[in-house]
Amino acid sequence: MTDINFSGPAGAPDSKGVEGAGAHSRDLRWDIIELLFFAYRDFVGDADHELEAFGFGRAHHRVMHFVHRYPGLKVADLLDVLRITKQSLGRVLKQLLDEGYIVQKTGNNDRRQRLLYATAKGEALVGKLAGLQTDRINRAVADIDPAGVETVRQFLRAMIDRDDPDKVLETIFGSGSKKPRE
Amino acid sequence: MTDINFSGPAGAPDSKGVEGAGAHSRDLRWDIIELLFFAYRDFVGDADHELEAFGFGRAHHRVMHFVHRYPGLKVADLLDVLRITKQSLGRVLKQLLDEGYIVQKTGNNDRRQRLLYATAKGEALVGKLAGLQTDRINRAVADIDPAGVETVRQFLRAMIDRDDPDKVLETIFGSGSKKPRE
DNA sequence: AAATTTATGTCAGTCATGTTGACATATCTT
DNA sequence: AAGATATGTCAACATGACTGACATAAATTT
Repeated sequence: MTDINFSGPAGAPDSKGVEGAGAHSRDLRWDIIELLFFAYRDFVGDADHELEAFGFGRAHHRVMHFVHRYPGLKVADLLDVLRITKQSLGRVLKQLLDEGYIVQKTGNNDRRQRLLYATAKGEALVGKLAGLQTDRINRAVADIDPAGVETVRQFLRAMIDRDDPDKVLETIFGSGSKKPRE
Repeated sequence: MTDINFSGPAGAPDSKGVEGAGAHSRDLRWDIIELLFFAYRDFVGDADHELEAFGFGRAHHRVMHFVHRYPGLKVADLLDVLRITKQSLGRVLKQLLDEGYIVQKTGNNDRRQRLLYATAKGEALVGKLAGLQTDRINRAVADIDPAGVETVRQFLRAMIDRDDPDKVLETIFGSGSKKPRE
């Protein structure tokens, strides 16, 4: 008969969790873990809602995003970035090609390669989605000064694995350092 | 010998995209959009890897996390937080109950309710996963001073929708203000 | 030139996790 | 007693992952 209807037990989240903890509490960062969950949920939710109107899903968005941002991306590079199998990519890529959001061009150095480019139609879609997400980001940084925004960028960059970077990550972090320590 | 055509076209990402853009460029925040994608991918990747050993997926992790953090959570509240259907929750919750990671207790005010609690076994799992993610967060904030970390928290909080908050979000943001502005 | 490797595409089947719709049961509210 | 609410469950389906096998064209190696 524990009454507890939610209000009592946990209550307000603490920055460095301790709970009834005995030995190995280690100051887990529950608050940031949770904030990341909610922030990302709502962040991708912006795009998800709009994508429905096009009959597309998140997978299509991710492909469109990276093809737009890195024109001439090879299929193999895209597989590395998205970390999915070619069979999985194949389905969404085929749809995007068929419906004219992306075009392929044969590589000139290596004619086996299919370099990917967004069409005007594709640019429009990806721009619209980025606009929604940009609105949210702008709202979020409205009360943060430029140095603070740079701190946020630094945090996000430092959250990313840097061992075994794909081509896109090499571009984001100047391709010099592959060391996981900073 | 992949001779990387990749380098030419897009080149380094810019903080405020302009591209060949004509009219409506609006300073989209491509850089932060992309950093969020990679940061979250690697962040959840930590847990994903560990979960495989238990035969669980992300869905199980999310349930365990919130049940642990908010002991006595009602099934209905959990559905609100996760934003999934009861049928979808039912499957993973049943597994977690059957395998002894979570227990249910009948509400004493309302005996229809099933209040959820993590068992010691459940605490151990969720703590292990939070440990992995905490390690990543600690690495990420190692070069950021306390004020900067607070800025990161502020950013993440401000990224979250505050209209229509569920019970958990009401707890996170003191339940007073439902205004989307802070 | 022939053999092998690489880049890409595709068929077939499976799994995890989400969905809708319908319905059952216990319990609380009116 | 009747209705609403909290939960659970059955069945069917969609999306987006997965593995494994195989096909083709083009580059590379022998």
